[in-house]
Amino acid sequence: MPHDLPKAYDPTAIEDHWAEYWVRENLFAQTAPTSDESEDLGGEPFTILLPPPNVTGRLHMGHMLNQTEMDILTRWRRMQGRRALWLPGTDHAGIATQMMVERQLVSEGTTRQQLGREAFVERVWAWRREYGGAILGQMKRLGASVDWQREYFTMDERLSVAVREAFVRLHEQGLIYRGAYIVNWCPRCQTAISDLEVVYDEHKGHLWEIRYPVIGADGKDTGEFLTVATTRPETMLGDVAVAIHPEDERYLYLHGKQLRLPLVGRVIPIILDEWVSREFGTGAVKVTPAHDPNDFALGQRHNLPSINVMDDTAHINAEGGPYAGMDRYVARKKIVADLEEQGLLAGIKDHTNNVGHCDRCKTVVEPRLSLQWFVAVNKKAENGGASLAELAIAAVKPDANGNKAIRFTPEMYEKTYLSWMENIHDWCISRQLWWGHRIPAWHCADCRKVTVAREDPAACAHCGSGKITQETDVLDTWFSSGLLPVSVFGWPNVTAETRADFDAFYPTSLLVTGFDILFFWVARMIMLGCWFAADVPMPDGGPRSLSDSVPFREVYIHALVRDANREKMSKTKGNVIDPIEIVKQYGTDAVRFTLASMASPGTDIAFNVARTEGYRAFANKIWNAARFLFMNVDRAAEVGIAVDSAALGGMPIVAADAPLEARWIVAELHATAAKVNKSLEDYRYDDAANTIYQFFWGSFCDWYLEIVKLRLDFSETADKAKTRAALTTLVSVFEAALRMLSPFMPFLTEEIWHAVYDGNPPAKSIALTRYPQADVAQTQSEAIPSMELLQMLIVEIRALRKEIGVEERAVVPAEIRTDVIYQDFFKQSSAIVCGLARVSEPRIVPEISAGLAKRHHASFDVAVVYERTIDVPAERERLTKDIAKYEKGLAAAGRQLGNEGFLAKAPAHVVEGLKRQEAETRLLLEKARAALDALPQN
RNA sequence: GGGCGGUUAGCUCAGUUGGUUAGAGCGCCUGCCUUACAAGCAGGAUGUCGGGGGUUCAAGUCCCUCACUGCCCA
Repeated sequence: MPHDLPKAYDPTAIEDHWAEYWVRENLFAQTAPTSDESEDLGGEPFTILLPPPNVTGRLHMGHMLNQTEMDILTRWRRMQGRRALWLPGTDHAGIATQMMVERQLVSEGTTRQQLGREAFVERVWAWRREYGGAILGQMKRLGASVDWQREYFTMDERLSVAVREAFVRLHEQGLIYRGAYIVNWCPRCQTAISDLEVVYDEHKGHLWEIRYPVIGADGKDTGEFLTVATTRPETMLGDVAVAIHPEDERYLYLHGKQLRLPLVGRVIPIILDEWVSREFGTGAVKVTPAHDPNDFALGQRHNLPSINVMDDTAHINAEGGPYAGMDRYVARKKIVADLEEQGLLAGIKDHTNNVGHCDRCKTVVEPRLSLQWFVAVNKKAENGGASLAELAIAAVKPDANGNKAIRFTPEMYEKTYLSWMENIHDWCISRQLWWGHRIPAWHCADCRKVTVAREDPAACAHCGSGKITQETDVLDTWFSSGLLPVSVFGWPNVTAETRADFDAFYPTSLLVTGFDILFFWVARMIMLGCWFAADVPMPDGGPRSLSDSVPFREVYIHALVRDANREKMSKTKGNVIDPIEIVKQYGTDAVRFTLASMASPGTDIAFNVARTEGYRAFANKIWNAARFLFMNVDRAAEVGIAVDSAALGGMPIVAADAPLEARWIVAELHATAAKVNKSLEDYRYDDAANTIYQFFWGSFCDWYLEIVKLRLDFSETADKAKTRAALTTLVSVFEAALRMLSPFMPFLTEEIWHAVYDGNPPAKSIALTRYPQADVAQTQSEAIPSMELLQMLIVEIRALRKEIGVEERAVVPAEIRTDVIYQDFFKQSSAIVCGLARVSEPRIVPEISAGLAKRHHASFDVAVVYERTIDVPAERERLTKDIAKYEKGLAAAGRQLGNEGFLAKAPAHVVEGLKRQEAETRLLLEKARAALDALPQN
């Protein structure tokens, strides 16, 4: 690869190429170890499953954050030598996909009903083949280091086998049942939806108060009324009782009497129930078990019938008499009008209530009594073991020793998860859709019983009749995606011959996802994973404990990506940031780095392109550092100096007699590697990213490169060995730093890394090299404090120059007064001081000459020799400020040091540190006061 | 109504088990096209850590309380 890089970094010029290369070369494919690979790669495999995006979806910022976090960890673990496997795939998304295709049909003037079930499902498959891969294509473009050979789709044949097995097994175990239950019904989608798919919205509505006539013992109206309050008057057609609180003095005398349901005429009882809130409305509540979940529970407690008054499109049915055929809201209007006409409307009050909407299509959900399939999550296993929910709780709750089979980060989500799981209701798994896994149950027309089977049956298992028809409902999408952690590794087909994947990769190491699907998906995977994996023996044939049955060992919950003003992104607000657009503008690496640097656990990310702009500049900085390197490598080659290639690929070390900057940058590299590795262990992407940023820009470019320029002497008279050593350290530190940055900026580092090796890289990709690991001894090098001292000297000189108006380019002498112990050090470092502070001659003096502007430091005083006069007022202001600062510090220190409690109880190092600082401050204060006094008066 | 967070520089956020005089990036001000980089270099300014009370030798950090704000559940 040529060393002549363009002057500015242009991500668009390289990213497509590498994205394609990584996929084409199959670099991230991963297999289970074979038996002869007894010595596995470094330690446990690192397995991570992509939370399957909806097959209809397009990539949004949330995905990009999610994938960036997964990719950083996967690349990092891979580079640590772990057998890393990241599995991608998509979810068939029953309702969303069906809606998508139905919309297509509408535009063609047809409907799924006209097409018929089989043809419709084929249409969905065709749609999926054509458009379904969009989001994974975007993922490829972003360079996600996944194993594309293992891509899954929840409707794939092999995953469908798992779904069927899971259903049949749970049914055999008595944990799946079919029952009449009140469910959330979407009248538009024409299907039941789960509690989680209902979103509640504040809605300004009314509270209607309706008089129900009281009937006396003789069966005639007594002329009294019981007034009920309701937000949904149309449901009164299905009322079967009115409930009051058992201690409500206002109404108790009516208990035992009956009421005549207005408009309908049905005679209904008055019941007592503590659930009734006396404060709400009139304190009397109508009971409609078929159309309200609370009423349904009430109906069950009091053995009341349920009267369904609406059809599946939310129109009033025959039960509604004169209102039959009306839409629910038309009926509401008419009913209110009719009540008013009959004088039975006692009042209308404004009322704000929470109305449930279908998550997919935003239609108001209608609670509806219907026959559905459920998983009995709280039912004990047949053998007396734990229920699904109990298992899922045990997997997360700390045991007696404080160990957890699954650990949440941030930890607070553990509580959220547990409180939800402890109150979980049976899971409605049937959906009245055509797209999805059709429930493997057959209804018999003769004996009316149900046959559930792994293979399609020809006859009823109960009476042998051939008149059986398959259940038309399909399963909730989450039922199949909940099985993914086991099914992607071959379950239920885990035999001696086929179990290598399962043995190697289950349980997965980590799940990275957003809190919004904590209950949707995380909870379901834990329930199903723990349940089914428990039956799979361990590789050694022994039983599997709960901690080896869990679908993942860790869960990292990431935050929400908001816009720059912390507003939630939404289509209606129009503030949605398309990650692909930003990527095109700034490059994938810059966007990834933005997300990583802000991904502090538990904190939402306010995505600001100003940050991304900053990280594009960072990429450009590294790009130009590479140009500088290559320029020098090429110049060196011309005079026969070559980098020692054996120094590349590992962690650089330097000889004890190497120049200060070499010892220092190597020590910094080790310290940075230590910090970055630790931060990533703790999911501190922000710390890791900022640490690397600081190293690359703050240490490597700002200081090391500037100093190393002084060493790269290619002249005839130069000491070639020294030049070569300097060049080798330069290149080897840079190469190691590239590897350290690679998980965060895979494209840029890949490009430059290949250039470093000039077309002869030791691996196909930087992603397949080793991640920098620190040597603790190196991080404790004395070069670090020495360099810090030198940096302070240089910064003070630069500041002085600025202050007294020395021209940028001018080279001037400087006077340095310092303690004897530092004198040799400053003398040895004079070349660095001269180069970086534009000093012609650093003079070590016993006392700074009078009349020079000077700066004070605890370890030295420094002055610049220049004919310009001091800006007296400015200098006075600065010194006065300094003095105030020192006095404040001394006062604070004095308070503590004068406190006997502090001296007695604080740890020695704190007391010592404070004393030392106090002494330093006192010295600086004295110097500053003296300098102020020495200023000419005016 | 119940639960869980948050409030630190103009903006976005760090600040690990309490410990020396609170940090970063961006933005801002000043001066520089110093042949790696103006997507840059150098220097600089900026905070009663939401209010109040308490515990402690010591509080941004722990406890109580109030205010504002966000999210989840009902």
